[in-house]
Amino acid sequence: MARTTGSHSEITGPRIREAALRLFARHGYAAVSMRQIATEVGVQAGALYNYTADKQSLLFSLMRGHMDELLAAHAALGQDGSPTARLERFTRFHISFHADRPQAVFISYMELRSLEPNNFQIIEALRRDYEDALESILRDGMAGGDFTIADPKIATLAVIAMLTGVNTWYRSAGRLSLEEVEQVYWDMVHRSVTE
Amino acid sequence: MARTTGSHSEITGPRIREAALRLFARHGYAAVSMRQIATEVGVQAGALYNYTADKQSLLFSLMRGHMDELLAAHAALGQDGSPTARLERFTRFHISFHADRPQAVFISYMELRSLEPNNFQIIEALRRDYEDALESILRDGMAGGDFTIADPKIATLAVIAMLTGVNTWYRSAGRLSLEEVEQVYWDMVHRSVTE
DNA sequence: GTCTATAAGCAGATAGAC
DNA sequence: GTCTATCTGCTTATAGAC
Repeated sequence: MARTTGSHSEITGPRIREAALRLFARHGYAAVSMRQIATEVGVQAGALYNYTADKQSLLFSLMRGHMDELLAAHAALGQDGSPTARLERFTRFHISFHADRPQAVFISYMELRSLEPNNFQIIEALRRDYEDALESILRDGMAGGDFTIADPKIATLAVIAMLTGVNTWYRSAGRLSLEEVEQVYWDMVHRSVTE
Repeated sequence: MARTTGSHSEITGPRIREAALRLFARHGYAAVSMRQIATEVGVQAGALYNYTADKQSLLFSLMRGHMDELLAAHAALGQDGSPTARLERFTRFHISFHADRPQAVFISYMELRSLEPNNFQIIEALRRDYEDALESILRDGMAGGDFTIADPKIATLAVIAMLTGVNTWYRSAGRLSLEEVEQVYWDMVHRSVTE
């Protein structure tokens, strides 16, 4: 296996995506060159263009893939139960899903400004879909008397910001297990929307 | 005043900082060139180096200045009153201080990874000082029975993440005044740390 | 599908004239 | 203090050989 040229399409594509994800998350999209990605993968820079039209498409594809996964996984949670049960499920899901893929999360929050306008709008719309799902839970809870919320739009953004913040400090080898982290945050979220 | 060369040291320095702040916030540190900053200011690129040793120093100076201002303004709040009063003061201060300088806030959160290791450690230490101030309030409130908090370290990070999130959507021309936003968040923060 | 070579241009930073 | 000119090296992306 010492050959340095030939056909590897089945593994090179995913390896490019993994390398780009890692490097973009660590150094930022603008700070990473196609040559760096190629070096990480073990090919020459020109070979990358067999898998992506250009650097921008590579970024967009990573972000799009992440948002699609997020929405699909969230949809699989279902809508059963009381607003309180649904909010707890959302809280625990958000924390664990985001903790599982810190690099994709980081890119999807930090590199919005690196997207061309068309691509930006697509990602923004997906992000809004996710926020709307939480807002629906909060509104249902308000209507049924489960929650007391002054402004459901703000509460939605406040809860998501609080939960996403876990990614800035959580490490699986840290003081608390993910289950404990979920419990602490669920307590705080629950109290913040009830009297 | 049609001259295009000469001495302008008293105004050029601040103008460079303002242009860099604006451009770094909008496009990111790595995506902005010294030539772009110079064009924005109305000088040639070489002239920038009369005011900054290099691009990295310019970024660090902006972030350092922001953190120093933040800590000085927070110190001026004082430590009077009950933990609840102090937490309310912190909440309102954090929101209004950050709403007043969205570009510096954005840079200080997004460009940490663009700092060289030495500079990163300095900014990180200042950020930790600020977090510690909030954690002290929470711990005092726990000790006195004002607050019920499972994990004060996590609660500190959760509250700061929630409050800083305001900057991602707040616009002074928006639906709510800053005072109303502060009130909504104070309600949520207060409830999240009390039973 | 990957390679090498290259096009065309921009990057950070400096030197020396004024 | 600002200018112009320049050094050196890197950038994205493409062309054509294998």
